Amino acid sequence: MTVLKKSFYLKDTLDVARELLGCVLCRRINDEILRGVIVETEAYTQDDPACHAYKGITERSKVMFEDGGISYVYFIYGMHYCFNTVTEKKNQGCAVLIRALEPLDKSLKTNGPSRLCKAFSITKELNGVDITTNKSDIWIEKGFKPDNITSAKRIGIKEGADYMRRFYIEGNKWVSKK
DNA sequence: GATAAGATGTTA
DNA sequence: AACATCTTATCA
Repeated sequence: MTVLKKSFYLKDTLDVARELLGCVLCRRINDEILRGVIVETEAYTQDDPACHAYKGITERSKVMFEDGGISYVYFIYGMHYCFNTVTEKKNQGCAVLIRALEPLDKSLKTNGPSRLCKAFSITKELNGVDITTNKSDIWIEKGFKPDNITSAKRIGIKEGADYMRRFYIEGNKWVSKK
């Protein structure tokens, strides 16, 4: 399988969010590799009030201002991690939240942004790592191109709630909500 | 230094 | 519908 190159991420965030559907998230744990097909994403751009980078560079959001092609992992609600891919060029402050996977190899619970992090052991340790090489402990490979992508309102936010920036594969049973 | 709220998931 | 439970951002 082909690892998605840096150039894949240096594009419009909404396009990356759509194109990530059908791609395969890979996570190395010791010598084992877990895989899951991305079936649900959300796009966050710097000009979006719901985006962590909306108010500029902070200790948490700083990795979003790096060049695309790295991970952004944050901790929320005192117990949950969420995994994002940074997009666009340096200083753009954009990212795509991975909300759900369809697990391969194993029967894992990966329908939801925090459940997939738990299932794949994604923690703060993976914040800011290069995801464009399979020498890292996490990366994304090219998958198939879904022909039935739907857009909808994002979940769990207040500001910018009306933006249609959630994308998922219509009918896939691993998508987080109905 | 203190405090309020949060891109959630589980349990009741 | 409540709760678990802690980081980040904001304000003093």
